[in-house]
Amino acid sequence: MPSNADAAELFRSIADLLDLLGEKFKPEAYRRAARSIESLTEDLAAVAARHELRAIPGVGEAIAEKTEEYLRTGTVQYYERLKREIPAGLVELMRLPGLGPKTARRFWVELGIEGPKELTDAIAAGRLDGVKGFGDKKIDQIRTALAAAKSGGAATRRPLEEVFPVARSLVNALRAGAPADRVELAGSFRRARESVGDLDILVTSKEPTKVFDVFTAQPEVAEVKMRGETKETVLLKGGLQVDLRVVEPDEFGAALQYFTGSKDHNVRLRSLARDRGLKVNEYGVFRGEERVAGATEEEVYASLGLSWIPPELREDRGEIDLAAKGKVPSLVSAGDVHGDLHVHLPADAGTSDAETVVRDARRRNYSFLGVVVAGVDASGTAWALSEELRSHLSASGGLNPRLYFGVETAPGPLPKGLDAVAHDYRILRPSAGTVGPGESEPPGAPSSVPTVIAHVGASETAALLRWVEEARKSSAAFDLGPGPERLDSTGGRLVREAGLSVHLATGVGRPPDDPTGEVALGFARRAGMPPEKVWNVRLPGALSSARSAPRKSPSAGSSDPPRSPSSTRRRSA
DNA sequence: GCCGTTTTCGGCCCGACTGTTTTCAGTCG
Repeated sequence: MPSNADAAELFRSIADLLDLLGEKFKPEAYRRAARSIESLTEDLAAVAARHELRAIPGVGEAIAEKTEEYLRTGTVQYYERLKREIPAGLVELMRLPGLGPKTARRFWVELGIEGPKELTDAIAAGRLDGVKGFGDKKIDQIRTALAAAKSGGAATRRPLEEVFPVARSLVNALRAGAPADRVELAGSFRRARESVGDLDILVTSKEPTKVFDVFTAQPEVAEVKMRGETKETVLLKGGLQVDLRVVEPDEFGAALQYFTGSKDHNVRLRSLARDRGLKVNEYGVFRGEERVAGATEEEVYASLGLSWIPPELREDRGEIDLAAKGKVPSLVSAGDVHGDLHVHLPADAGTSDAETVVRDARRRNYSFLGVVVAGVDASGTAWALSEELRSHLSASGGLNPRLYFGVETAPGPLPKGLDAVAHDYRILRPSAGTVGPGESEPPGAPSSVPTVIAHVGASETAALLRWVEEARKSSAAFDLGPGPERLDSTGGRLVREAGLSVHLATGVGRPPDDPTGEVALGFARRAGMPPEKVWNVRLPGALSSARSAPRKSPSAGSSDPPRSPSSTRRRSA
């Protein structure tokens, strides 16, 4: 059964071929459908089975039919026909930087060139010399692009956490060293997309040239690709592209909105503006010649009758309708995070020692910390770690943050002897990473112990769905944050739609430039998570209100975390 | 090809930049 990603790729391929045919609007229609399908929180086949394909934004009659054909037969005749009609090499030519569908098509129609190899030969043979539209510079540019493509330097999207450090460093450098009033990141970085293709930095300044000079002098910058009056594009040493734009202060909000995107969100916004006799561009919102908004994003949205929309939600998934009704959900924010329930210490699998973790937790003003021990034979380790951390706390001015203990365990009942230690909460860990049909059953999660389901990625929707079903029974939360072993925002969205909670990775105890916490928070916001569904904000009920009620072993009393005198007892059923 | 609490037809973002141009086409974001 083809995955959603397979279907999205198919429609993107169709779009590329239609581009080469010179189609004007169809390619974008197919790409929009592809984006939409990719961001679904369930399998396309399930949607198709309910006959609801056309409810997917951007999917109409024609694309719904092709989707059904694809699900049924594994291919689409329309696509097969296009492939027969258009040489595959043309798509490669079209993707070369500086070339597009028009030029690729001209090579094919006018010169019989069907791919990179033939184009390279044609240039070497001087066949492009004197052809209208191809001067020396253009030919040089194409030659360079062909060579670069051959050596495999294709630009790829990178994980958000990977670009975070360099993004922050560039912004800090501009804020410190350039004659700029405001410096902000826009684009998919600001929307906290899981991957970013490039960075967009927006600056207000009266001296663009000086800003560009400071920027270009940064050690990370390898090459200036382009510099105009208001815009500079550079490549960093790792190959990441960064666009820097300078705008006027009273245009800043409009520009920030515009360059934050997403494309689909902006398209929807502009059509809304058109309906109201307004025009939106990166300089402001206009009624005729008159500018009615532009200095701030709030004013841009307000001029269109909308409340401000958090960047992480700007994907045209219904957020504009919500903003029109003033019902944009309030999202968890940095100030809401008061703790972390998934901390490993070095004696276990952690990298930061107890002292560092405690210091960082206090710096962050955390009120609770959960230390986790992995493995089934870790009873002794758990005791040792709990004592270590507790002694650090008491030696450094009291028992704040409050401590909790957890055991990271494979699916199934807790091993004997550990129930005493793990009476507060536990982290479940599927041994094979995911549980799929035919594999071991999802865990019989305990009913009264707060459980975080960790080390489950979102790549297998079907497996995640089984975990969600299991989590429902016990109101467990899912670990969310960067990396393949946590849920990303799409998984988070699925969890939110199921009415369940998440636990955010915070990176507490990690070095100051570690992006884990910010990225996890971004993903959670992107998933539409309100603070009340995030366990880092407030402990789940069983921990916060029934901590003094031992469930299994009264002998564990001596290892209980410090109790608040005011905590109330709650007996679990 | 998709879409519509003003439309089932006629729209679909639009400006910066480059290169090849003498006023513009193509690409990019």
